Amino acid sequence: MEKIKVILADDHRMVRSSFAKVLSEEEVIQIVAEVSNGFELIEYIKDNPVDVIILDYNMPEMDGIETISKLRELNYKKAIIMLTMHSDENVIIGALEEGINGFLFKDSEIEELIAAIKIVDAGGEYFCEEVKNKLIKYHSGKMHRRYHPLNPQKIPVSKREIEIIRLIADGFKSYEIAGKLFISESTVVKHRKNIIRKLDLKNTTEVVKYAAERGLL
Amino acid sequence: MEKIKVILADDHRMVRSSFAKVLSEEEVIQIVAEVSNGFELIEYIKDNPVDVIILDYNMPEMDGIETISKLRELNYKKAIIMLTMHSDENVIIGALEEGINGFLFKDSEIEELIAAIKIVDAGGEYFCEEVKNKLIKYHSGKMHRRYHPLNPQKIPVSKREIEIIRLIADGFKSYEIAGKLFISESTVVKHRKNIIRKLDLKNTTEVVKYAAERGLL
DNA sequence: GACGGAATACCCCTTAAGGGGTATTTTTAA
DNA sequence: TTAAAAATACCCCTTAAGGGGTATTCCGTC
Repeated sequence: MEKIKVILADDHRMVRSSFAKVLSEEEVIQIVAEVSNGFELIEYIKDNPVDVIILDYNMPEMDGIETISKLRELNYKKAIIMLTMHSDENVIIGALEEGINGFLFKDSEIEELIAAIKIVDAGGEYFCEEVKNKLIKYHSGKMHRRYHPLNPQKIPVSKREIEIIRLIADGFKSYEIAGKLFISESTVVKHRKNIIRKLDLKNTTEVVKYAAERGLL
Repeated sequence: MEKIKVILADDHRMVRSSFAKVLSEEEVIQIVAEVSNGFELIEYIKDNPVDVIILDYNMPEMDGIETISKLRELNYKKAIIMLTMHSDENVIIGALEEGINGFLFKDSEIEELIAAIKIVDAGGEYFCEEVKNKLIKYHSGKMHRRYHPLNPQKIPVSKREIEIIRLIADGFKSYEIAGKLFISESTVVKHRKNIIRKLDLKNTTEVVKYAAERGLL
């Protein structure tokens, strides 16, 4: 029976080797290499077949996400598991967006990691509960956190003005927007000025940033 | 012992009343009302105390998310659970952003719903596994879907250009940016043009939108 | 060592954007 | 019902933005 070839990437030698030792005890897993950073990892997998990469997020120079990005850029198709100490939602989302296949925290049971290795090797995905809960947390109440910063107050722009803002963000000029909305150019120009004045901003580029931050686009 | 006052909002009478019946069998739960849409729901909770709202997403006129939005706007603080047939990631994210406290699918076990009601009533949150998995799916490989539409290619702007984009998004004029970066105005003007050309966009407002969408700001 | 991209800097030109008004009609909220 | 806010439309004016060039220096890659 073919063993699952696993490579470990972690900048702490002790962590790396102890993981390697424990995982090696598992019948179906074979640790083919241990590396301390993303560069070494990429060098290794260029020349040697590997089934599953286990990657720490915290690595010097090239972090875990950059490494995944680089690997996917090189059209690397095999499974990658992120195994990290503690990390915020942005790391999880970053890793997901780069196409990670599994994500676990180092304080999980080793059995969970072994299960995850088997699952991702078989083409599946594995994310621990804590990761899933952090994603929920990331999305929770985002709208209201953004919309009502301190005291609940609405964005002081009208519906029509939001419509105009969206078209401005799409790069349309005033006369183009006028054509789309069947109003005169001078009305659109007036709207632009009102929006800038109401939001107390400097110009429409800042308006677009403001709108993007509040999910208006 | 005080029972948990639950209101059901679902546009299908049969679904509504059968849920009500099953939930009523539970000792700690009391169904105080059944409504068929968001308007009725809001009218009811204005005058009557309720602990937990159970809301269907699919409702005529005002859907589930709009209803939550309206409730939160009215500063409604009690727990809301979304209970829906099948829904895509956008509904889940929309509900989360509006501050939902629980999300389950109608094909779950009734015991899970009862557990969820108790949890959210106690100030907690409950999301079924399928919801969590959909969130993972939502974020998976997004980067590569967006950034590498067909053939892998990075965002074709340099570090300096990103710096310029950020300052543009803050509403600064070319000569102001020049002052900040200790370069000439004409260089900044050149950068602006290069950015627009490279990204194949119409103007800087669209650049700001592009940048905001990709988290460059 | 040659090439290309990045960053720097300037020229020409046209036009959109924005600051300041005023005024009408429609819609919405008190 | 009455007043405020929104949406419509135009005037004046100045200046920033953007399209088109050209050119130098520096730096990393092949």
